[in-house]
Amino acid sequence: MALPQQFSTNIRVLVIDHDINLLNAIEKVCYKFNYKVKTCSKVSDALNLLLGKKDIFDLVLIEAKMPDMDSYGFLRHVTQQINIPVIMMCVDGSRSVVMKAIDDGACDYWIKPLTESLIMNMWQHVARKLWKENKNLELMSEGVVNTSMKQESVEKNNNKPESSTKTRIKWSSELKRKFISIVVELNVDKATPKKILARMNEPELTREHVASHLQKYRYKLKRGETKKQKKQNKTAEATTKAKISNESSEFDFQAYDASILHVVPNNFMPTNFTHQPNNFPHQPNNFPYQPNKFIPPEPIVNAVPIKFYHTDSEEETSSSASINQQQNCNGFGTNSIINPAFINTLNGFGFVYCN
DNA sequence: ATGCATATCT
DNA sequence: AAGATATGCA
Repeated sequence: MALPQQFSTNIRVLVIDHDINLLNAIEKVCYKFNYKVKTCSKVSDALNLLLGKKDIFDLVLIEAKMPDMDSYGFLRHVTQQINIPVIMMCVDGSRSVVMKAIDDGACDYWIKPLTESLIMNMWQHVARKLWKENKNLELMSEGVVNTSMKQESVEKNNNKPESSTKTRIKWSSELKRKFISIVVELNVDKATPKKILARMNEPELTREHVASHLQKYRYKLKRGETKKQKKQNKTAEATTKAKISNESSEFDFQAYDASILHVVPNNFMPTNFTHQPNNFPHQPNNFPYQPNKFIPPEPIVNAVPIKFYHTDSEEETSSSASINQQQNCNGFGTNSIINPAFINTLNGFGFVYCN
């Protein structure tokens, strides 16, 4: 029932946002908590990373409104096909938008401006996923003994000389990657076999091949959604039941899953960190990651609220000339800059950025 | 050309 | 037996 002993909070995070400044800010905070980070300003870049080597990221963080690709399509794909928890973030925190994100599989939704504690605690999503998987394993092993003796098949069984079969095509991970990136780019509903085939640029492939594969792909998506719906119905049912009977139910927790994640006592942090992902790609030169040295995050208690100024986006880069709105704020991520007069007071309170 | 159902293969 | 892929048809 517990988390695996080797669980590490040094998670590997992929962050996607068009705002370079925000990317930098998040990156810094991640370093502070010994998270491994890779940032992308384009969804397509992120997709390529995810479809490359497997098991590279534990968590994905993406801005809801990206210029180059539909974030929600990306969200659905990553959640259902790649099975990595995704957090969506946006200034728009309206109910419908948040709900859509959650409905599409987001494990959380962050309303900008962000706070450091959000990032500090995001490892919980990875932990929760692991916990669920462990639970499933336990349930399975409790059943039939023989089923647990499953052999882990390595993907390197390429010894087959496919000589005779001329029509049947093998969808290698390479091909799948290509296919998926195109479909996501095109939007699943708009993707059509012909279009996909054209972009695939694979002479071996026929339109029928692609059509068949597309059908399977959509089927899987659909199946994932119905599962999700059932789950939701169950939780809703249970919640109302609990309300009626005035009893607290385990489903209460699930129903508010996304909203209660941020409150965690620091002493809950796991103490074993044997997990050492050495194969992390694209490390920046100044990557400060130290696998054996874990620095527990500190609660933000000494943070002093600072004055925050919003500016027009066009003039954002020209220092603080165009201040048109002022408000108290202690977060980042809203294309804001800080009046230089206040920077000195920050004193190592490093999660705010300015131009 | 598509999408769906289902046959066929592994 | 189940999942992947091909084929038939509206």
